[in-house]
Amino acid sequence: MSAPVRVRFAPSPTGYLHVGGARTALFNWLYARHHGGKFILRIEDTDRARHNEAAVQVIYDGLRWLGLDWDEGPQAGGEFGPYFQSEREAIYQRYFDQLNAAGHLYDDGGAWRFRFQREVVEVDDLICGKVAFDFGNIEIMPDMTIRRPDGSWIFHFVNVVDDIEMQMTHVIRGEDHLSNTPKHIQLYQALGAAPPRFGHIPLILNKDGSKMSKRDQGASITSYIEAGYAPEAVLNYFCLLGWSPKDDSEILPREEIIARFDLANVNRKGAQFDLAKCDWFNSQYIQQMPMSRYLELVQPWLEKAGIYADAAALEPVLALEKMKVTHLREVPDRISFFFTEDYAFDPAAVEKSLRNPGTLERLAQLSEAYASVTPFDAPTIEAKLKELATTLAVKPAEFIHPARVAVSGRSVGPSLYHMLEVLGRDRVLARLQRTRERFAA
RNA sequence: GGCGCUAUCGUCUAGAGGCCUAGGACACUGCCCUCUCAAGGCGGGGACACGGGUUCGAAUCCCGUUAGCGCUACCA
Repeated sequence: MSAPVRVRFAPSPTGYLHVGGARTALFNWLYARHHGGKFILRIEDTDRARHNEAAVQVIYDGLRWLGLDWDEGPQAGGEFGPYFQSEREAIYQRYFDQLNAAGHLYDDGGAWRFRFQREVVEVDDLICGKVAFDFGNIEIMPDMTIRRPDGSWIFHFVNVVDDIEMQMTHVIRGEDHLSNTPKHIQLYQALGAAPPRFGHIPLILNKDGSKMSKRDQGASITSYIEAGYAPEAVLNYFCLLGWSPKDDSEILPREEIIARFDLANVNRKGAQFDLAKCDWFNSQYIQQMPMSRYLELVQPWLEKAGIYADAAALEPVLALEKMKVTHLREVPDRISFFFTEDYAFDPAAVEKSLRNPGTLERLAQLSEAYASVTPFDAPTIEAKLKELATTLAVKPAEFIHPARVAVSGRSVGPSLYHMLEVLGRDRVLARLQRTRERFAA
């Protein structure tokens, strides 16, 4: 029986969480959850200049938003801490001394270099397979600096030391580290430690195949939060970048992804990022999620827009447009006219539907018919409108379009009859009345 | 330059020698449904980078070329 799985996500606090990083965290998390192991968060802030609370907070926020909970790390504790590299100085010094005592290091103008064994090192990667690297030529594989003249540490060294100290069993990281791996393996060997298993996952590229940079759309996890994505949708989309369940399913619940995830079916090819497909996942998730979850996700957006209403008032309104929403941030604008009598009239809609001769008369006729219709529900309202149209020998559209603009101020919106039902008779009649007065001149 | 990884529709992918006249999804597009906008339904166009092998047979195996990406830091 092999040791329980221990994997980690080890970001540098740069002030934002990149999709590539988030996807690396996700695959590590999935691997841990699938195997019942531990997922550890370690902050690689050796460069103290870049360390600051806000930058670290962005990482916490991004991971939590995606639902990637860590078993050990900052704010979670654990027996292998501290989990900030900036607080592990004594440990690094100890390993440095060990390496130095064994003759693996030499001083090179104040910087300390690790002397490689001049041999072939094979990496047996869980995703890429066996890859051999030849350290035979010192000219093309120079020894590696692990400590700067000012005493600060180089990534390769502290990364390996921490992985040893924290007893990582697997290192799942971006493919950009594949070429670094043989160097790390040499470090493990010099330190007398057994290397973990490695798995290098393909990189996430831009829409045009170039490397995704900070500025690119969709590059930062914060941008998903701010654009109104549902985390479950984004998580699902990210999983499918480089991993496939191997059948045609795409919308996969988190639990099923955990159950089916395996490094063996992670691709080796870099995946280009397609925000349009991410949008599709989002709209699918919104469409299918229960109203309670939808309400929860939409609430912050409503508050931001100054729309306050209790769930009982909100739910029927939200239900009208739920299947049309792509980004949660659209919601307030779609439903704002339900919560104020001072809704704005779209000039183009007014021009198109309220200015025609006889239109206001139609609204009056509709008001009269609706004053007594019972019950005031969609089917009955619809039947009544059609009956009225038939009686007056005009097309239903002669009522429908003006009525839509009259009660909502716009030409685009929910199904008219359902919208009227949710608005309720009193508000409908009042809105029709006011619209007639307003546009009477 | 050296070393490494990769190479199926525009994109994400299925495909582990015959099931492939290459399947699904997004995007695009035609039609249907329809009170608007969506959603949904039914269609359409669209790919095995190229060249050599191996084999009765290759998208699938091998070699080469080309292209993309990564590493080659006293960045992480």
